[in-house]
Amino acid sequence: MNKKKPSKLPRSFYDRPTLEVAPELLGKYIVYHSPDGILSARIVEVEAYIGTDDPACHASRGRTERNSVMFGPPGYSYIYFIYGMYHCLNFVTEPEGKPAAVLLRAAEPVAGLDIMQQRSTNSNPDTLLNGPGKFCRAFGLTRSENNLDLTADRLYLENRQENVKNIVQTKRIGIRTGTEKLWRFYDGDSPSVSRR
DNA sequence: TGAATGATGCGCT
DNA sequence: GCGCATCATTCAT
Repeated sequence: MNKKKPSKLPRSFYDRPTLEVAPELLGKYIVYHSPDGILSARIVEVEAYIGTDDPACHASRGRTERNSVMFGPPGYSYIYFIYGMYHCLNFVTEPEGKPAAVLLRAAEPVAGLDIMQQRSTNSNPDTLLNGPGKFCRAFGLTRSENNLDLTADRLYLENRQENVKNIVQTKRIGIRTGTEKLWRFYDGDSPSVSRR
């Protein structure tokens, strides 16, 4: 055992201003111990949703049963169901009481590619995870995986340092309000970004 | 190559 | 009932 496994990102990583956390998530590896095997992917695109003043944030109209995880402590998964057929995965940020999260929009497959492909009609690794709905479908994440502790063993991010040379910051995608905020970050060198 | 659209279920007004 | 942090397909340019 001379090779050390990367440790998990600690809760303190998530317990910071969301706009600090979001760009640092690029290049990090997400690991999911799924029922079918271990899945891993390199994060290449995220969006920030921050607080009650952000009209695009689910928490902007107050706390409800659906968005309650965002009001809780940082370092938990927030997964919601949308458009009748898709799920989206977020990482809860900021201290308890301040609702905020980072949406995982796209990633590159690292481990468990065959398992991901079984859940999709698409076999191209570059476009298997290049969208929030596609990512959750390939990973098999649903509301059952909502509110998971990201410092536990089932779903977590690896604490490894990787420099992303070309971070692009743009407007968020797929929303009607709050579009003026430049809260989307992606790796400009990745082939798996959802949209340029 | 971009715009329009249907699929489809649920949370919230 | 309406609208939604989407995606794949269809149709127009």
